[in-house]
Amino acid sequence: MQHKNVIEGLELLLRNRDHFQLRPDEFELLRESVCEVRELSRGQVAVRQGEEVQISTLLLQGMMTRKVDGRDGRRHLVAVHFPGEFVDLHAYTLKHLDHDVAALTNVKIAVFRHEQLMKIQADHPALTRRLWFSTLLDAALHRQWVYRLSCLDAASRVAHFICETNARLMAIGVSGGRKFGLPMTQSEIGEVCGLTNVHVSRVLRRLRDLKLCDVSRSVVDILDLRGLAELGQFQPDYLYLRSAIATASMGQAPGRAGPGK
Amino acid sequence: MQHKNVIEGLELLLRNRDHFQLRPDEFELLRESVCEVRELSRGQVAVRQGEEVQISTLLLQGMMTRKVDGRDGRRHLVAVHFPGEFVDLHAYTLKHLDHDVAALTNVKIAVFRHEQLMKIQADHPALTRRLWFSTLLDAALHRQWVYRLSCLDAASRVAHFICETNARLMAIGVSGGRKFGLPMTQSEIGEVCGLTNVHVSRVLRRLRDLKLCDVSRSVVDILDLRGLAELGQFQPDYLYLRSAIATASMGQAPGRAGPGK
DNA sequence: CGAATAATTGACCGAAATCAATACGGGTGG
DNA sequence: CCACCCGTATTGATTTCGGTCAATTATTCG
Repeated sequence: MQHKNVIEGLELLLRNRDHFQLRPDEFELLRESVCEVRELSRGQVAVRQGEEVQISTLLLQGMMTRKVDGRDGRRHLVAVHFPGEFVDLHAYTLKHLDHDVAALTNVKIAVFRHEQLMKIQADHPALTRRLWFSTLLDAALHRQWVYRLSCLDAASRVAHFICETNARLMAIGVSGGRKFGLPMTQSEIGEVCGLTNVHVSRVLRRLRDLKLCDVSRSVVDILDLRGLAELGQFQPDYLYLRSAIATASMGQAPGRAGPGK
Repeated sequence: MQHKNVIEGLELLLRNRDHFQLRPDEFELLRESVCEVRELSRGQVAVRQGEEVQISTLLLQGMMTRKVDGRDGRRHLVAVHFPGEFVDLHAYTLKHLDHDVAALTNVKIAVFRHEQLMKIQADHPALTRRLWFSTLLDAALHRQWVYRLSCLDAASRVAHFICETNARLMAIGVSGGRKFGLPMTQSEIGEVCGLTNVHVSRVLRRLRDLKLCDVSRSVVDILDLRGLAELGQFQPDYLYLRSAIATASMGQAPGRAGPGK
């Protein structure tokens, strides 16, 4: 049922973010504000760059991506989204987007009309702040992606991306911390990490040889989370997760601040 | 006078952004909400990564930057800010930042306490939306920086950065569209574009040889804006500027959509 | 089962990093 | 006012990482 999807998807919104999890009344208000549940199939474009939009979408099931493409055909995935994330809430204030939004898998999305969001914004400052927060989380992710491209080499970039994805999926209970499905081709991973598909293939083999992680047929199996995080220089602070989740996602025992030093 | 600085700085906030310029009453409200004007000297760090903050700062004069640094000493400038920009409004919802904020020149900043911003948010949804917009503008910039690092080669990255900076400075009346001061060393430009200082030097010489632009002793002189924008694949849409400013910043005559094609 | 898409592997190339030496320039103090 | 110095910029020689081109091999899916 559509209804059930909405509830499950909404429950994931801002999950495991201290101080920013939804209160029951806010949850209810959001649920009532959904105007439609829609399905898209893999590859379908939900919002085209530049077009005026009156709606924003929250991802309920599946994975979506946001991509920027240049005049010359080269393009880059600037974000990947998982269930419970407000994919293009940015459109609420920007009105039109500077990138495309597309489905990476078959997906279910909840649609919010901007007029509904304006009502929320007028009457519910605390909830508004949580929604604002979720867009700034995206910005923090963007910054880290900039860092990754600029400061890390190929293997580290991929390692970083895998650690990040693992941490985000842990937060919504999709990854247990070791293994998760990642329905992306090596070309798409390349478009995330600024590498060619060929080089992604080489890097993944190396990660396998190093016994750090095994990525094959759309499944990521992390063999040494600690080592992978080390290689990828991964520090999960920027995900603003509850500390238990954050430390677990680094391959450290939760409940302590990490080894002394 | 501090007072005068605040007014001048605030007048630049969201200048030349259609639908998002401040109304006079909003302007006044913001001006009253400033709790302090502070000066920082070049290199000083305003907010350190991770530290709890209760304030956000709007840049009145000078240039600031936001930097992410990795464990190994490599670091990247993830944003550069100009007068009239709300440098770390992100901290209002995030509470602590994932990066450092520092002064690139001697600067004057206006300080807003978060409790003041909460009051604004509670009572003034339209103004809140404009402020929200300004943070999403940062996110759009981030996305473009990701694209730049991933899809462009060294010369194009630098060209893109120069075009972007020129456009942003035009919007606030600091660049006439050809020439402006850019108080950054080549190492800092390198930290923006993901290049070494050595290679930045080579690229700048090439841009000079190509008669595209001349960067020396902190002054950028654009000789062929059209050509520079072409090389840098620069499309100013993501800056959400008023169309006249946007087209002018691409080296096209304002008032038309560009040459037929 | 077969076609199309995705992944792998090798040979070669090129853009930018690195290492290193030198020149410039602008501020300070003699 | 000049000389000195330190940070910045320039230029060259060499190396390296990842891209490109190309040929096979796996997978997936109709």
